[in-house]
Amino acid sequence: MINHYYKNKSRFLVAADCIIFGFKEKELHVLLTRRPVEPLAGEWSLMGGFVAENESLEAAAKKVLYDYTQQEGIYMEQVNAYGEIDRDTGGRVISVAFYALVRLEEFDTSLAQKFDAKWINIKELPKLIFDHNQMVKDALTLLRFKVSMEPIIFEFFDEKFTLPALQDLYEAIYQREIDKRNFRKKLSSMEILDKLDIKDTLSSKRGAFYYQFNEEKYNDLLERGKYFSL
Amino acid sequence: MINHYYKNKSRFLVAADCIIFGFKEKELHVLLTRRPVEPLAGEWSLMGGFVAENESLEAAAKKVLYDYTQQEGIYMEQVNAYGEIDRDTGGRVISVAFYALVRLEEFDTSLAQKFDAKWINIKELPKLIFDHNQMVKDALTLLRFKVSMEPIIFEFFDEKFTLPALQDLYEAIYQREIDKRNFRKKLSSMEILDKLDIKDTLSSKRGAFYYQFNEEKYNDLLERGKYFSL
DNA sequence: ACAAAAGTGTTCACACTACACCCATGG
DNA sequence: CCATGGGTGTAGTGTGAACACTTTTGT
Repeated sequence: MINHYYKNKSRFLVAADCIIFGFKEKELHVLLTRRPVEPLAGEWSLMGGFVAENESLEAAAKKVLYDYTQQEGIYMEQVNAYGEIDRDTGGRVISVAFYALVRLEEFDTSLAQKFDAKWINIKELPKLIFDHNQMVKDALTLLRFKVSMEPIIFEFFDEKFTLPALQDLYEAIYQREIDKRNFRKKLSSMEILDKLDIKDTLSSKRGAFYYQFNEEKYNDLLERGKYFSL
Repeated sequence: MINHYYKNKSRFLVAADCIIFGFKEKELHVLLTRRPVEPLAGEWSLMGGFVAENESLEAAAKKVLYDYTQQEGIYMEQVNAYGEIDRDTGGRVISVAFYALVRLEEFDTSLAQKFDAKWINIKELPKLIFDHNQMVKDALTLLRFKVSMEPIIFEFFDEKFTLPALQDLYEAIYQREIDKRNFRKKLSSMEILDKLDIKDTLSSKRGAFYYQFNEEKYNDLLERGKYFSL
């Protein structure tokens, strides 16, 4: 016996929109594209795609990420669902936003050409279509919160990074300057980084030592009842 | 000219599920119902309903809240969207969860009868249908975070409350005991409460003074560059 | 030699924690 | 008069913020 509870109910288009963050030139950037279709073709937009029948929301977002970056295993988290009736002027679409952190060292810039996409400095965010500006705002709020609570800031880097670069990223995320000594003190007190023997000599004459995030040390921290906090 | 971008895409049933919190007998409770329809009829479930064509997600959630509590202006916030393919064993449904805080003083208990609903102590949460346990867990995490950052704890009360009751609620939310003096010190340092001349003499012989949250004082606090923090 | 960025400790203020006794009242 | 819960202050500890100089090296 089948009931009719699920029958005669409205069905909706569901989209997954991605706020793709990257770190470049000491600033936080978002990957944006010129919308290829009407309405509002040519306007700035987040990367998105419709959810398919046999796809979870996360899978749809991962697909969008893979299509535009060709990277897998990208750190991703749901921001919110957006469901105002007229949010999409092309039709009734419910959109679920995800933010993602990508490593720009690995980014294939030819992809940007292909999709008419561009890394835009978060400080110079243009007007986006629909409610995408709100999505970016919400994503940034969540990112800030998460960065302060969990060691996700390292997802922006390809394994190794220098402390000055890490601090630049931190300052870009929070849009405020912080004291170098306090920043390094906090990091070293957590004992979650490995100092490497090699230096990055590109961005300074003296050169800055590379560091790596050490997952085991991080787990040790948690086992001691301590928490990550930046 | 109309494009085909929105055509031939899958459409989904979208539900709004509500985690309705209330404070009762010194414990945090959630309003649950016995699911009236198959599959899993008779099992414990959150309150929910399908989103209609001309309804935003928030409006759908508000409707669910109104139907089950007959209260308006309830504090409500989105938790997350849940979109695993098989999360609902009755069909493909994408669900957006909202948590809400209701005043149990005003709650009409006859409604509970009508909907086969019950206030369940959060410490004795039964197995719920689908991913509803996860939703409650996520809602509780978000609630704890929000309570510590914004003055929403007062939404549990009908205007006035005593400090012992407020502390009981706080301890129920965080499931840990805290020091009476420190709790009161923190509250009084924010200067956002008005002490009334009347006492609640029901729960103790001596009686505890009633207090009220004062919105203007709270705004003054913000203007001074300070923040609410519990 | 000098410019430019890397690296390094200490002090102070404030916030959080722990802790014990008196008060008011109903029964 | 006594049992029950309401109400109050202080000292110690830890965390976050402010702050200046030396080192290295490429040009």
